[in-house]
Amino acid sequence: MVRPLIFRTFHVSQSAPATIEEVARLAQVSIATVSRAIHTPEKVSVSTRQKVNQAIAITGYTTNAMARGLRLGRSNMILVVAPDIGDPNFSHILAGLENEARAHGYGVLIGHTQNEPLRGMEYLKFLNSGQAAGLILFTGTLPFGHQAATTQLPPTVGVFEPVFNGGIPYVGVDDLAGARKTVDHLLSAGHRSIAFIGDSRTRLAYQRRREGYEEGMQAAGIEPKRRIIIDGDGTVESGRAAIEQLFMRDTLPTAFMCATDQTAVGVMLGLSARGYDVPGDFSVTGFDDIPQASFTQPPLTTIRQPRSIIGRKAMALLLALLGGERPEDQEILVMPDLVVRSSVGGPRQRSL
Amino acid sequence: MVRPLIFRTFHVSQSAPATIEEVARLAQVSIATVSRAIHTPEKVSVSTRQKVNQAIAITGYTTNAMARGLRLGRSNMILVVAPDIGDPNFSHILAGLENEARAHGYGVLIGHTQNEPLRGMEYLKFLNSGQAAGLILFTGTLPFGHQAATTQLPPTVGVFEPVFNGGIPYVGVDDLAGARKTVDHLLSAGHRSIAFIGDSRTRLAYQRRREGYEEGMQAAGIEPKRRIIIDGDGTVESGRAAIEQLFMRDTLPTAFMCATDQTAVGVMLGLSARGYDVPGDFSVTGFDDIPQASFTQPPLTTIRQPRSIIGRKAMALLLALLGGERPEDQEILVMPDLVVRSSVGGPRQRSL
DNA sequence: TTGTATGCGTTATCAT
DNA sequence: ATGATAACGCATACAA
Repeated sequence: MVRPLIFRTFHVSQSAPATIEEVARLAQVSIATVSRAIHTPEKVSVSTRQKVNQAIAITGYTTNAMARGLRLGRSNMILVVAPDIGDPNFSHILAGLENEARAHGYGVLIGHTQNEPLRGMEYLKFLNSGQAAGLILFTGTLPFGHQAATTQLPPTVGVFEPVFNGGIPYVGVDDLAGARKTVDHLLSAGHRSIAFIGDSRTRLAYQRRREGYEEGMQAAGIEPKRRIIIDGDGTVESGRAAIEQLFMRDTLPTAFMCATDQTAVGVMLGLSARGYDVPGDFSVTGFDDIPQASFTQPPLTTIRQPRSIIGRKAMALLLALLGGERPEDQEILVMPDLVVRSSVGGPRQRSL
Repeated sequence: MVRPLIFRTFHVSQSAPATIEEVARLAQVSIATVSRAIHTPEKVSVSTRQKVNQAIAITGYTTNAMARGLRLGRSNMILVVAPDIGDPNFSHILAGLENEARAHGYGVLIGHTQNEPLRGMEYLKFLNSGQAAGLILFTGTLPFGHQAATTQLPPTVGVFEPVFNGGIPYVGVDDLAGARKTVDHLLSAGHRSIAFIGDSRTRLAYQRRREGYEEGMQAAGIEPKRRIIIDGDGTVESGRAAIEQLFMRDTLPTAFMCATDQTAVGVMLGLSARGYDVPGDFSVTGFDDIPQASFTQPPLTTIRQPRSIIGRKAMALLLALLGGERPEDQEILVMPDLVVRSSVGGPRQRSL
């Protein structure tokens, strides 16, 4: 059966959206009363309130956000800046941010910089033009180049990754504690020679994970010289490269503790390319629990980021800042859980 | 060691952003002249233009977008609505959209609905409040529930996936042609029994891919009853489920042509769980070329979505619509390429 | 409880 | 080439 399509009728001139004035006329009150009926209904008599609501329903009136913003001197939008919105962690964080924002009448705007300073500058202009009331930074470094120091930023909070050099309040996971859980897990599986893959001079989060690794090794009484630390930038490729680098050495670890899941994927790829089995020959752990982590071969043991909670709390903090509050904590750290899958086994003695 | 945090100094009153008036005062001209110097510099004498530019530089003036929008009766923001911004295709499409928009002075706003009609309604309100001049839909179905029929939508274009029932202009890949390329590739590898995984009654894009499959099978002279078509929703899980379903039957195909890469991942997972080798025992193809496709075991042969081009063209179309143009083409289809990796081999006779 | 009037920062029209 | 000014839609101080 062919169903008839419903076509929207196109008026040659789009009927302009209703203004507060039309509502007022229809309800036979002044525009001031309409405005009050919307924002402070308790200041309006029940009968007029009803008239106004009816008129609003009929006209389909919605407050013009630009006029409102202009009058109030602020917008109801929050800008979220991320270098790469394709980041597998991003979408759930964003969901948390959005939910919290929406609950308080704010909208969320997303900007992605692709790590290009020029892009960052555009968003800085955007902020300065008053179109956003606050800023969420999903990036370890300020994306605005030098300008940031000069310009007044609106209330800002970092999320997921501490902002490297900005003194900006931050909501994220307790990286150190998470890393500690991981290394302890590896240790208790019997590993003594564990490499940390993915330290970084520019990513504070990775540094903290590395610190957790060192703390755990220390506590297990493993001397510093038996620790292996390889740099990386959190990508799959960096994990693969780390394997290449490590296999040039004489002594290999029995386990690879990676700064991120993506790095772990790279490590497993590199291992598999050399014919090794995980966890038979080597154990591997990640950090973040990205969606892919449960689909890898074998599924990855990792630390789960409580993403939506982080998003929620970050937005709550920003909203508090916006409300003039001055929260005492500069960092809100959420405790993460270890999710054990099957990429960790006991250490195995190998002849290479 | 406890490191001292660096605190930004907070001025009690943030210095308000400069207005056009301050610029005018500094440049010793009227605000009208400043506005002209910015928007129609050719109408201003060279000397005053210089004075104005200097004043702008000193004050750090940026046009207040809300005031401008109010005056002009339109905003310079485009709303992009997607059900899931975690979609691996989304970020590059978005980059294309953004680049094109930015080049024309527009900003991009992202809304994600998570498939909840309530969320869609929020964005509808947002549109009605005049905060966005146009709309890009990254979704196969109108996300606004019934309201969409009632309300006036701003100029709108669908991207990546045709909008199912809306008569909305669309920019995307030529799904049928892409599918045809895939099935022809499989055919020329010797396969005759090919299953199509991931047809859908509600996703137009998948239907078109299925049509391409049928067209190719037809052209190869393979009778309809030898075709196998399994429904799906494009997810990893649906691919896995399809395998379970197919292995209940007596006759198995030698190749699985999947409607999406994610489906293909699920299929390969299912196959591998049953101990089969790809492409030794079965061949598998995908569609989209998501980042993960080159990391699967084996790397996936698939159709590459020219994502940023699609984004660019979609935004260009929307901008044209905004400019009052009425383009003749309701669909702009971009031709995709087959990227051959190693998930396809010759058909193998098996005893189950 | 309700109405009048002002101004938010811009752009565009109309003078000059 | 430049300036004065009205209007965009709204929220609120002040009057009534």
